[in-house]
Amino acid sequence: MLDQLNFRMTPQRKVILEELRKVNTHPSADELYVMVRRRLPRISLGTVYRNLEILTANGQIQKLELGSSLKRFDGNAENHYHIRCIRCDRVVDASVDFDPTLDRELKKMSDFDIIGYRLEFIGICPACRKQPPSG
Amino acid sequence: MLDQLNFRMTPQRKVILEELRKVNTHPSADELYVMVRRRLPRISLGTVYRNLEILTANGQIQKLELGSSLKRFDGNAENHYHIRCIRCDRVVDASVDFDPTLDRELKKMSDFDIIGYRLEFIGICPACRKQPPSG
DNA sequence: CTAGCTGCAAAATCTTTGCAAATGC
DNA sequence: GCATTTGCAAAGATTTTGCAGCTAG
Repeated sequence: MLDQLNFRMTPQRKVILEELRKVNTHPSADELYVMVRRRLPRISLGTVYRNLEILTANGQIQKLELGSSLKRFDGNAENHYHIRCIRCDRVVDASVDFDPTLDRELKKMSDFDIIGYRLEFIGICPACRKQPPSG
Repeated sequence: MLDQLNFRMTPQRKVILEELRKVNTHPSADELYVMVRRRLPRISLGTVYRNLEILTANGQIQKLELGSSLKRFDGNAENHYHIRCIRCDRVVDASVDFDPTLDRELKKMSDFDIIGYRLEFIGICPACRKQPPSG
């Protein structure tokens, strides 16, 4: 169903992809919906969700399922890590390289076939650090 | 609000904690609700959610926000990794030690104050491996 | 042409919350 | 006694889906 071999480039899909690649803010579906509506005022949120799934299945973007209640999307489909601010929930790319030693750890786990791992750093962003501690 | 200094040990909270510690299946709130109802048939799902938050804030259990749509809970509050089966969504404890080299990586990230990280392994569990590939 | 896509709206899923009554300490 | 907790039910937040009409290739 999501193996999407023939897949059509509709204006909606094109704009969604363009807008997502324009930013590095890792927007949620709803945030992207707002961005895309500037160019396509009649688009529906359902279309945004459907296209994000399809683009993810096609490896053109990635879906980030980080430790917050909603999913975020990243126009950069390359493997890289993210840091999430525990106060404001902002997500930025981490500048560390993908760590090869982790792969060695993976080998130690025997009874599962390990496909990969998901690593997310948690921290406090510069902006939030300057604020008086929440409240 | 969730700093829970005075906190009361109600029968509901006690049973929730006991049932969660009894298993290593990392149940969701709803799964735990079913388990707990065997002993407390009148308990409400809201109470289960509220207690899971409080127990998490108290460090007695941990909330797992892994890459699936719902949150799971772990009666073992110690730091450890998890492996999630990408087919059946089962979550098991990973037998690798918590990797200290990751802490070195953390240091390289400058502009955030890094608090920690969340690492989850993704794989296919033995049971699912034996099945014909999903469908 | 026609399989795939869209907008719309309703539904599904998971979680939180307001409230009045109950209760642990 | 009284702050905390409970059950209930309604609301909230996010995501998915059925459907009839539309459209890219």
